[in-house]
Amino acid sequence: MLELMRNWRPQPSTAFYKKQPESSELGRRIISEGLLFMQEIGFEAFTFKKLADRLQTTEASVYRYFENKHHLLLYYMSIYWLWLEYHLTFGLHNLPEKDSKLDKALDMITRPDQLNWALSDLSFDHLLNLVVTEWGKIYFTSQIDKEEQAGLFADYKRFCKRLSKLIAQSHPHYPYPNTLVSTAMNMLFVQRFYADHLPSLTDLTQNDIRITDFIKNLVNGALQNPTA
Amino acid sequence: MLELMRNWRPQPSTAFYKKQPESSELGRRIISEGLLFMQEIGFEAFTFKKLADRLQTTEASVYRYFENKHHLLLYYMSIYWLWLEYHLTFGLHNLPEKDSKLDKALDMITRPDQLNWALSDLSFDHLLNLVVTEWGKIYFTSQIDKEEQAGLFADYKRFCKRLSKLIAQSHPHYPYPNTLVSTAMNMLFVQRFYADHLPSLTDLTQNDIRITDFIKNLVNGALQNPTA
DNA sequence: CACTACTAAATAGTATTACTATTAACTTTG
DNA sequence: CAAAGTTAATAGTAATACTATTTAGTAGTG
Repeated sequence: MLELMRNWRPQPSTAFYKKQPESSELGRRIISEGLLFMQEIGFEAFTFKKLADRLQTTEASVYRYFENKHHLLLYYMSIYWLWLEYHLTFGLHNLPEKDSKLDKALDMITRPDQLNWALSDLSFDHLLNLVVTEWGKIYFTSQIDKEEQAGLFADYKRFCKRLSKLIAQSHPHYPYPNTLVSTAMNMLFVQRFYADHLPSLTDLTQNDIRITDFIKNLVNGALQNPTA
Repeated sequence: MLELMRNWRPQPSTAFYKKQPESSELGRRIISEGLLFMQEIGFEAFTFKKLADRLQTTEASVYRYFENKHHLLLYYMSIYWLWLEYHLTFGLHNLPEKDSKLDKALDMITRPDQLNWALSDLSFDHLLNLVVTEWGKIYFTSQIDKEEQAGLFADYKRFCKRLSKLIAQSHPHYPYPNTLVSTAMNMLFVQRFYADHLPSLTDLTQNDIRITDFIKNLVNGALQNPTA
């Protein structure tokens, strides 16, 4: 099983790209340099022109791989979800019955730095940073309905569904498992963002491990408290 | 006091505009038509050129009033917060001691349609719709630090601070009042957005009144449950 | 080895967008 | 009514996002 994990890589669906970036040298450089660069200057300032300059290639060549920069960002998001889901699968497998799967899952999603990351050319720190910073631009666009149709949110939705099923199993009478899960997932990104940029809106600091305590208190509190 | 409420209008700070839009006919039309239009076609598609065409004026004239479309959106957000805060003040004033101020506040923020709205030229439905849809574009941009400096988030921050003080008063030992409030406020917009666009991520439907139940369960559950 | 088929990437654009500088017209007021 | 101030129109520019077309290289087949 360790062997299995060593060789696994997240494979985002073909919906995200025009041409498989793993299939050529340029494609792989677009992915790895693009991550650093987008994270560095921010999604709005990031353009394919600037990336091409940095890669010593041309704008048009980058457009061969991705329809636009938004799809590239979605591609990174997909890697994040696939990675998290993969680790969750292994983390919850063979868990001693007495342990709460939900608690273990909350541990894992709040401490992603503890997941072992072995993608030689991608930095997990940068990926997490990008996800936190650009989160809002992905899931709250006017294009959302079209993108949802194209299956660009499938990874995120599948991940959430998985967690809400854990809740439905352990607390079958709680009426809002999906709402609770998506609230918690959003919270993760928003609070990390606030810690960095609007600290007066949160009690947490950067990389504050108390976020695990906060989310467990929030989720377990909601599940134990009676609803109307 | 009723008289007082009748004449009050939200007055966003001068930080949002270059020239006071209330001061001229064109300015007022920019505000009222702009709201309808931006809500109609979405923030990305919205441009000052298109708005100018609709108003039978020119792009440059619109730029006289607002530095860019982002500031116009922030202006609308400010109106929303000012209105909500104003009503909260009156709603919590003279509340029978036995009632929980926090519960009353949660009622008010989840049922904004019950606030009485008397801005003749602005539609509250459109404003709420805009806030829900464009929320992510405002509070999660790369410009955030500069905008925070300019005081463009002051209204939102003041509103949150007000709620977290309610919590700190009633539950002085709860360690995350600010985090809990900003999580709840974000949740409001995100869940409304999901109900419209990604329904599998929520158990709520459009304008679902159960959002009040959900938030009360969430907040009260967190406050009653022990933290680490 | 030559011909074809296909892949990869470069050149050279275009349309749109966000925004500015300057000037003209109209109002107010002393 | 003339000066000062207000309002809005004209006419731009620079950057951005994206496309169409062409050239170079590579692999497979008879």
